[in-house]
Amino acid sequence: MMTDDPAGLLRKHGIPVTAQRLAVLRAVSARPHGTADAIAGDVRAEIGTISRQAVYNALGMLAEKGLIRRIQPAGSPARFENRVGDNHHHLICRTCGRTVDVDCAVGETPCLAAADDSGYRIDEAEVIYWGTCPVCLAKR
Amino acid sequence: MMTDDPAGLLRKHGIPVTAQRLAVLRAVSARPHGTADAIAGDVRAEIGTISRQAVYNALGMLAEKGLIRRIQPAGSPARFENRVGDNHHHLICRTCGRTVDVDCAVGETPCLAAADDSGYRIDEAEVIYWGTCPVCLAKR
DNA sequence: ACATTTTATTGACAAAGTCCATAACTTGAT
DNA sequence: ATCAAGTTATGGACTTTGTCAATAAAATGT
Repeated sequence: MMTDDPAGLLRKHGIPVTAQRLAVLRAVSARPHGTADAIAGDVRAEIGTISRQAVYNALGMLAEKGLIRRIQPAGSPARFENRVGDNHHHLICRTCGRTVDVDCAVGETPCLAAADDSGYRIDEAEVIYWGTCPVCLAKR
Repeated sequence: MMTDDPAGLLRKHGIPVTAQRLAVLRAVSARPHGTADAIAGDVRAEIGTISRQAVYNALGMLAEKGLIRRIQPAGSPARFENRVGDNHHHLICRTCGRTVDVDCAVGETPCLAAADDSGYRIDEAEVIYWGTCPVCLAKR
């Protein structure tokens, strides 16, 4: 069958399956760009209770294994999304924090080549566009 | 004369001149990419004492008026620099946090044009290159 | 089903920043 | 210079976001 199999997905990445991790993974998928706190809320609505630490553990583990991605915009707690592996970026409203995905403007691996790498070994280029969202624009 | 005139610079931007703001501005210039805490330390070494709130106020005001720039890398407190207006980016070591400037790879205003702006009015494109610095590379 | 290893829970703790009331200072007008 | 009005700094409490550490519980392989 073709239903997504979250448990198998975890096992495939060598992550032991727990109810908490499954619920966190599902919550991140259902609410892209959610904060740890929001995700904890969603998880509690689904499985009743989960400790804050378990949420952080699960998010950290999933991010480390590449199943989800952590983004940490200025002035905001960390956010998480399940869209990974396609090098997309984010567009964030300075007023309300609304966050949307943006495909890369420059091409496949856009800015991954810095003009001068100063001897660093670069593994990721993170791009955040800051601005004002349509809703907040209309409110002015 | 051509000595930089910080007080005049502040007045030019409509910012009342205070000893705290001058010292903060000087500290940011002297120590690019410093955290609020480090800047507070530098300022105390120079003028004896300053409250945490005054440091945050000054940094916020200076950033708002465009005299300094605030950058907020994931997993690090906010950092400040006085190099503004040239759309440069940052290269940060995942291991030790060392931060260096990088000129934009793509040109003048590089990624400022997102592929799809989703109705947002974009005012800044922030690019952070993540990697490992030469020092940390050598230590492995 | 069992032993071992990993994970979850709970509560204390830490870092970074904000809020608020009072005191001090800046500025512009006298 | 001086003074009033508005702004800024100070000090302390507080909030948010996240981590640490010890114990309890659950997952995995045999």
